[in-house]
Amino acid sequence: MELKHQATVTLAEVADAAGVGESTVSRVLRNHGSFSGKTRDRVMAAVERLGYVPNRIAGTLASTASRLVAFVIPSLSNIVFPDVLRGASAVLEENRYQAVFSVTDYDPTKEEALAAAMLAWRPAAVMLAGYEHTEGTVKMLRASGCRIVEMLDVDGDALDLAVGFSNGAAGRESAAFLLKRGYRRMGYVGHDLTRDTRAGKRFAGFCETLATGGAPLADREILAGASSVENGRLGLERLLARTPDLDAVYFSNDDMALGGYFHCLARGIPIPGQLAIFGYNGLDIGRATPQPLSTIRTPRVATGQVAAQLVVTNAPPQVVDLGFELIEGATA
Amino acid sequence: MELKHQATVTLAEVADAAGVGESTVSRVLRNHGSFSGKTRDRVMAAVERLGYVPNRIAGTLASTASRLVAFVIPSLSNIVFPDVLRGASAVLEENRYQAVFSVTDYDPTKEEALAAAMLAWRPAAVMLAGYEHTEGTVKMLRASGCRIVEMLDVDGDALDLAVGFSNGAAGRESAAFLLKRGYRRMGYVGHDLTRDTRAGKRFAGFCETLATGGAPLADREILAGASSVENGRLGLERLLARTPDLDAVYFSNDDMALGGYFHCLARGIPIPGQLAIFGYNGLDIGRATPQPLSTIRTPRVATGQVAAQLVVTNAPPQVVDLGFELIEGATA
DNA sequence: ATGAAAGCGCTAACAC
DNA sequence: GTGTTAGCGCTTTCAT
Repeated sequence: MELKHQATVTLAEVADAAGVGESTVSRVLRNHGSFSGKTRDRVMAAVERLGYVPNRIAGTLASTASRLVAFVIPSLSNIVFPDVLRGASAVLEENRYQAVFSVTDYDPTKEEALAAAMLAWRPAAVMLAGYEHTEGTVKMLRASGCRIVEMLDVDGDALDLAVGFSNGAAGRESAAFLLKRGYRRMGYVGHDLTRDTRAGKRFAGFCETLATGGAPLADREILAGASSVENGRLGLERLLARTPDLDAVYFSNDDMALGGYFHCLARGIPIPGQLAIFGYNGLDIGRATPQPLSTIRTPRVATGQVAAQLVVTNAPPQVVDLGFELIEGATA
Repeated sequence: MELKHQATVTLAEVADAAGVGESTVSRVLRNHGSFSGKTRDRVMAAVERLGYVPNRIAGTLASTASRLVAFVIPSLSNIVFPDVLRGASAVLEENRYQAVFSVTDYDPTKEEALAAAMLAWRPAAVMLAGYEHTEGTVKMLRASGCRIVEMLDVDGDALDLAVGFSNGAAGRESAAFLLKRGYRRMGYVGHDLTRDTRAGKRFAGFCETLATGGAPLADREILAGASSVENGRLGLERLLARTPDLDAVYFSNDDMALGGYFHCLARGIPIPGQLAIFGYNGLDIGRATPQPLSTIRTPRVATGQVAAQLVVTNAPPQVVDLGFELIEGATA
């Protein structure tokens, strides 16, 4: 059986081959409108025979109804975002939407440029992380008329849709937990907070509750660059060198916390006897370490799922707080 | 200043506002063809004033030259694929290409369906993992006329372009290293190999060299489902319960190996004195553990970068072997 | 240097 | 139930 390996087959050719009109082919293919069973069979046979693949570029242009969903995310190194994409793409695929993405490296200016590039594809929705966008981004997004979903945070004013959880509350709850456990001299190890504003909100919440509880933060070590296990390890080493008598350390996320945990293992520092460790994210790996990591588990995959669901159902503007779960673990 | 918040501005409206023809606006915007500086200024002013965002759907249809690149990847949970995407998206963004993706869950049938859906967007290229595709996928891809890039493996017959490294060689080299270190009674802990065929190739290469070296694989534990730290831990526990006298264990990847490592830490099994551990991938976390993980580092980000580069430069069909690097570490 | 006009491949009225 | 036709918003000859 020969296939056309060259020029692409068009709907018009299928129509000719099936001996029907173009719109009939279109109806059959989209299973929309009415047509007889016999016609459908003739069309499908022609489609099969010619190896026809519909052109959604043309279809989208003609219908002015896009099924592209644009993700403008800060990073792909931090597992948080692949998790969100994973949740979203499952829902989108089921609904015949297509995911498009680009990566901002936590740079709001780059976010603006990439959002602009995305809008040129006339997506049904633009999915972003958090609320901190440039004025230009906001203006552009608003003017575009497409749905906007701000993910992974609910502490702010949503442009349209928002799905996630409160980072401030996560920080406060972490602090409350450590206070309740009796820790009084606490430190913080984090990564670049000016870029990762959600980590900044957690830190602010953490400090706030600590201060209220009468045990203000004793010391902090903030490393330049992205979060990583190595940076967590290095950060804890530096922090302890400066302030050796800390009894607990809060990390900007689980990657960082694991680094701290490894540092303690390597140095023989008893956990949590001498030093408690608390993270954020609830990564699976934290459950398999010799001592399960004390942390807060965030619904990352669910955030993506719900975000996608809201878009495909064209839900009214709203903020969905998915909450989070504190995992006691064994390191605090 | 008022902006049009409603109907989208078209190129024709910009042309009117600037008092020039549509084609002139098009030339200016794409900086292609000739036009006077004065005309350019007039056009740009109109673009600015109206808040015009070009419609790439229409542009792509008109030019029949797509700048979409489609990724059909097995998973987003396994950090390998986000890494590849990260490398690729950086290069694509620089070249004004747009990345589109969908996730197959390691299912070739789903891969076929998703590839078909992708082709409907008329991408410039389709990027896949490995060589194992259904007949239908291959036929469809070939007929599409777009570039095809098979990533993360070079052991097979490339459809068009291929970028990666040899999984078979990685398995063999791992075995050779362990043999050279003097281990003679080795086991394997892996995840579902029928789905992750690249892991299967590593395992096959590993066994081959072990047999040749006169120390055939002593035992294996293969877990259903995806790789994970928890599965690695569980797998090693089971393996040792059955065959306690192993002196080294090869894992299907670093996630699994870390699970094994944690198991040993928890049980107080001396590493590598009593048991050596060897992984695959060279994840950053493996360098921050109390003992650096012995593993093979793979160029995942580079794979994405090179794959994208080949596509944007429209390189001739070829296979690019990026190689890998054995990391001695301290666990073997 | 610039404009007019003919598509790109499809969808969506609107007739029949 | 089915065909005809007019766009969707651009790019691209081809004149001028």
